[in-house]
Amino acid sequence: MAPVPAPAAEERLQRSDARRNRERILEAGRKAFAETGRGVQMDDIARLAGVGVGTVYRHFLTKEELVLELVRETVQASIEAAREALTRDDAWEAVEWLVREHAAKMVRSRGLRDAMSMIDFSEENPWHTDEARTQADAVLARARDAGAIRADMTVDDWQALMCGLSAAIASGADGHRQAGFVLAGVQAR
Amino acid sequence: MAPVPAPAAEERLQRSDARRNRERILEAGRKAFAETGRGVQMDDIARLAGVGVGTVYRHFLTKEELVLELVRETVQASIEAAREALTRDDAWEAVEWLVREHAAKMVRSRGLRDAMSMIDFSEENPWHTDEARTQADAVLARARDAGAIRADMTVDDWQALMCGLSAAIASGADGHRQAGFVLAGVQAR
Amino acid sequence: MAPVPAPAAEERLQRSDARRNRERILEAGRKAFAETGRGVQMDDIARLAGVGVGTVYRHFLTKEELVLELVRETVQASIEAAREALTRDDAWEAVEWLVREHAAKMVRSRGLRDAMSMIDFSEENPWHTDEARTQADAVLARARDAGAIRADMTVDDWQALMCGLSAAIASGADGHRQAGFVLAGVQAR
Amino acid sequence: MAPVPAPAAEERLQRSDARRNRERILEAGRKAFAETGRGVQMDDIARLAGVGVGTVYRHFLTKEELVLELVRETVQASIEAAREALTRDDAWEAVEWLVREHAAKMVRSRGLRDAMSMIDFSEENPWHTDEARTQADAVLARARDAGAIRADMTVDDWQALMCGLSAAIASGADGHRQAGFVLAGVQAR
DNA sequence: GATGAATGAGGCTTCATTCAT
DNA sequence: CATGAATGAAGCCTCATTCAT
Repeated sequence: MAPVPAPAAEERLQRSDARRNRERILEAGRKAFAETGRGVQMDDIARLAGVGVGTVYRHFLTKEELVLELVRETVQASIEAAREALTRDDAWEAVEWLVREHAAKMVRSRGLRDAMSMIDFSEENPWHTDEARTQADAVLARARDAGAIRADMTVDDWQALMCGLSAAIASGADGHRQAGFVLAGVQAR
Repeated sequence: MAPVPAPAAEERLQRSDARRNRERILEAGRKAFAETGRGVQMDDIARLAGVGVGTVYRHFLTKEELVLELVRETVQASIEAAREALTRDDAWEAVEWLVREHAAKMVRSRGLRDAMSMIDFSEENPWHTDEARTQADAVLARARDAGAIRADMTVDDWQALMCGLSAAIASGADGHRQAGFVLAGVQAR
Repeated sequence: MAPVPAPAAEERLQRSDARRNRERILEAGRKAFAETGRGVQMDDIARLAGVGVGTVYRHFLTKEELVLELVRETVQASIEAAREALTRDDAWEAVEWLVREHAAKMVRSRGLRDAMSMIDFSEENPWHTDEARTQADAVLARARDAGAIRADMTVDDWQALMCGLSAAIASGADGHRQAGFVLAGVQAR
Repeated sequence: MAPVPAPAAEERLQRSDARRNRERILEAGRKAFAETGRGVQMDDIARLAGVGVGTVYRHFLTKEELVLELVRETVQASIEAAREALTRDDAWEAVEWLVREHAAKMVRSRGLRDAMSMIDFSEENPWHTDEARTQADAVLARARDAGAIRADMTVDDWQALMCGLSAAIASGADGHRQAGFVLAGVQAR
C-alpha cells in the first residue's frame, strides 16, 4: 500500500555521495599534508575538499582520526606491496622492490611522513597491527631463509628502517639513493 | 684581535649570571623536549629552568630561536665529533665511531629529533652550514679515499642518513642495531 | 461548525501519517529531555523518534517551537487538571489534588523542568495564556472564597509556586514532600 | 651580594593585581549571568571584565570552574547567613531571616539561578558540601527543637525548598511573597 | 513528504608573545 | 633584568538548520 521506495537503491545513492565526499576529504588531506605539513588545519582541508568543516567532522570524528586514516591507507598500501612482492620468484628482489616502492611512495608525498609522525605513539598506530607486521615478516622470512638478508633482522628493525627512510626522504633527500643505502644495509654480508 | 675593553666587575657578574641562566634554559629545553616532544610549551621550559617566561624570551627572541639553538648545539657536537673522529688512524673506524656517537646521542634524547624536525626547512638549518658539511665531509672523504665507504657517497647522503637514523631511534628502535644497518649501508662493497 | 470539506481518502491517510509522526516526535522529545536534560540535540530527538531530522523540522520550524509544544502540552494538561479539580466538592481538596498532580507529573519527567526553563521568557510562554491563568484561577478563587487558602493568593503566586515546585523536584527532591510544603504554604492560617 | 628583592612584598603586589582581576572577572560573571542567563559566553565575560579571554582562563580553568566559583560564593554567603541567623535569640526568627535573605539575594541577581542550574548535578555541587549542610542544619535543628518548624523537616527538604524559591524568583515572581509561602510551608502547624 | 548528509557560524580553549610591576 | 600575569589570534569542534536526493 504505502509505496515504500526500494531503500537499497536510495541508500546506495546517498552513500555513493557520501563515499565520494569522504574520498575527496582524504585526497584533500593528502594534498594539505604534502603542502603544509603537520600544520594543516581542518578548515584548510575542508576548503581544499570543497566541503564545510562539519562534513569533515561527519566523516572523521577528530583530526587525529583523519590523520590516522591517512596513515592507515599508507600501511594498507604497504601490506599490499608486501603481497605483491611475494609474487616475485627471487627473495632478494622482493625486498628490493618493497624498499623502492616505499621510497617512491614517500617521494610522491613527503607530507605523509608528517602525518605518520603525528601518531607515532598513538595506541592504534596502524604499523603495529598484526597484519602489517605479518605481511612484512613474510617477505623478510623468505629473504632470511634464502640468505639474502641479514639473518638477525626483525620486523621491528625493518619498520624502524622504513621510518628512517621516510624521514630521510621527507627531509629532502634523493629517494633512490637513500633506498640504496637501506638495501645495502640489510643485505647479507 | 679587536681589543675589547675589560668590562666592569659588576657587568661581568651580570654577564656570568645571564650566561648561567641561558644555560639553564637550554638544559630545560633539552629535558622538556625529551619528556614532552614537540608539544613543549615555553612556560614548561621556563618552569623547568626555574625562571619566568620573560627571561626565556630575553635570551631567545622566539620559540624557534630556542629550538634552533638546541639543534645548533647538536650540530656543534656533531662537528666536534667529526674532529674527534679524524684523530683515529683508521678511516672506517672514524666513520663507525661517528655513526655510533650520533646514535648514542639520539638514544640519550629522543626528543631532539622532534626539535630537529621543527626546523627542517628553516632558512638557517644549522646542518646546512658550511662548517657542519665540511667537517662531515672530511671524515667521509678520507673513508672514500681509503675505499672504506661507497665511492659515491655525498655529504647530503650522509646527513640524510643521520636524519633517518635519528627518526628511527626516536620512533623507539634500538639505537645500536639501527646504527649497524646504517654502517652496513655505507660500507664499501 | 464551519463545514470542513471531507478530505480525499489519500489526503486523510497522509494526514494521519503526519499526525502520527508528529506524536512520535513529541514523545521522543519528552524522553530525550527526561534523559539528557537541556543538552538534547535535534538529532537525538529524531533518532529516538525513528525519523530523520528533516522530518522533525517539517513539524516544528525551530527547536524552540518543539520545546514550546512540549511545554504547551504540559500547560494543557495543567488546564485539564484544573477542570478535573473543579469537579471535586471540596475546594481545598481540589487545590491539594492539583498540586499533587503537578508534582507527580514532574516526578515522572524531571526533564520537563529543563524544557520549561528554556522558554521562561519567550513571548509565547504558554503559562501566560489566558486559558491557563483562568482555569487555575477558578480553582484558586473557589478555595479563597471557601477560606481554604490564603485570601491574598494570586494566580501569579500560584504559577511561581508551581515553577518552584518543578525546580525542586527536578533537582532531585522527593516530590511528595515538596508538594506537602507547598500545600502547607498556601493553606489558610 | 646579589640584591634579591624582598619577594614577599613583590609577590603580594602581583597578587593584589591578580586578585583584583579575579574579582573583576567574578563581578563580570555575575553581571553577565544576570543579563544573559546561561547563554553567557566566556568572551562576553572577558569583555565585561575588561580583560582578555586568556586572563579569564588563567583564573578559571574552564567555564564550569567559573560558574562553580560563582555558586560557591552564593553558598558561602548562605553559610555565613546561617551563622548570622544563629545569633538571633528566637529560633523561628532565624529561619525567617534566612529565607528572606536568600530571597533577597536571588532578587538581586536572578541570573544566579541559571548559574546554579548549570552545575546541579556536578560532582562538586557546593550545596552538597558538609559545611553548607551542617550550617543550615544548625538553624533547622534549633527551630525543630523549639517547635517552630515541622518536626520532620530535613536539610534536603530545606535545600530543595531554597532551590525552588530561587527558581520561582528567577521566573520573575515577587521575592517577598514567595518567601512568605515558603515560610508558611515550613512553619509548625 | 521523508531522509540524513552537508553547512558554517559560533563556542570553548590554548599558547606564543608582550608588558607592567 | 627578572617575573609571571595578561593578551588575543587562531585552532578544534558542535549543533541548529538547510537542501539535494
